[in-house]
Amino acid sequence: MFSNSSKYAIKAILFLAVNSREDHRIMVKDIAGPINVPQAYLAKLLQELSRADVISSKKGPKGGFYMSDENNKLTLMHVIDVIDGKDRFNTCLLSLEKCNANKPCPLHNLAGPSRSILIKSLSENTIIDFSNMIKKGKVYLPL
Amino acid sequence: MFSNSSKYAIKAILFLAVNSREDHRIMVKDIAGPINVPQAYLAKLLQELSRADVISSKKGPKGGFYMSDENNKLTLMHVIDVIDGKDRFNTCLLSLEKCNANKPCPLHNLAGPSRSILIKSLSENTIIDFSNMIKKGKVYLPL
DNA sequence: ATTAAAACATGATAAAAATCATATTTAGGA
DNA sequence: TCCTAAATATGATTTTTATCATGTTTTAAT
Repeated sequence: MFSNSSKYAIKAILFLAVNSREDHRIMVKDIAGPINVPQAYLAKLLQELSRADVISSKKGPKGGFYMSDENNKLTLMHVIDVIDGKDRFNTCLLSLEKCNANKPCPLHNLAGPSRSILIKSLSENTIIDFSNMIKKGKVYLPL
Repeated sequence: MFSNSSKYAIKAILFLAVNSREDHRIMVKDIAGPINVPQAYLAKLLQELSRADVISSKKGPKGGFYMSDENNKLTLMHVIDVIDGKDRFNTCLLSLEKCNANKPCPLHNLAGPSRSILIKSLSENTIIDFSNMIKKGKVYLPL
């Protein structure tokens, strides 16, 4: 479904959304452990996310990563687009060009409706929404 | 979601289910085109499926691949298990060990229901069911 | 200013997935 | 029996993804 990179990115971003602020930045090494991702790989990923303005960072001592207010307004779908490229979700389950609601492929109706729900959720909820869910104890972090 | 190999396998199997019989076998080269899969790759895949008794084959002149009655009773989930290995669907969207209905990860409730529906459909419908859908014009092949 | 701590940039390596190529075996038909 | 058409077995190559490693730049604190 998602690539490892996307999963890692989502985990890191949710972790930052809940735990960081502009005045409380978090270093790679302090993120890698809690979200259970290889540190060197995560470092590279975070740099990519930073370059794409999905997360924010500050260099030097007392530096680290954090989510700005702007960053928090983004959606997880945006994150996935950045990491895996667009169209990860735009294709049919069998990757058929001509599959659509009028001429559905055999798997279309199995997955279609529920799939749309997922896509919609990922596209409409902001990262703020997710961190609120976490803070309210509706969903859980240990990632 | 599915690997290319699984997609290819599903396409090939549905094609065979609709077009082949024990007394009307189809050669790799006559499958590859219609389902739009590289022939050499498909050949290898079909051999793997044959070895796993998911499809049937006969060597030599007038040989080819076909679905036996037994084969047609299998599910697409079984096919996916053979190609991608089990547990392709058993993990949470973020591949978290401890994610479950009681302590759901942030994506659990977004995807959970849809996922279960898909898994159920893939596990309960046999290949016969799918080829019937196709024959009744409820879903379409050009794969 | 100097030092050290952090992200940043870049590239090397490893592992997995996809693809291509080819020799071997089986079986039907002349 | 011999030839040919097909699957089968095996392995080589390429591409993508994941991972690791290391030097460079920025910046806070001394």
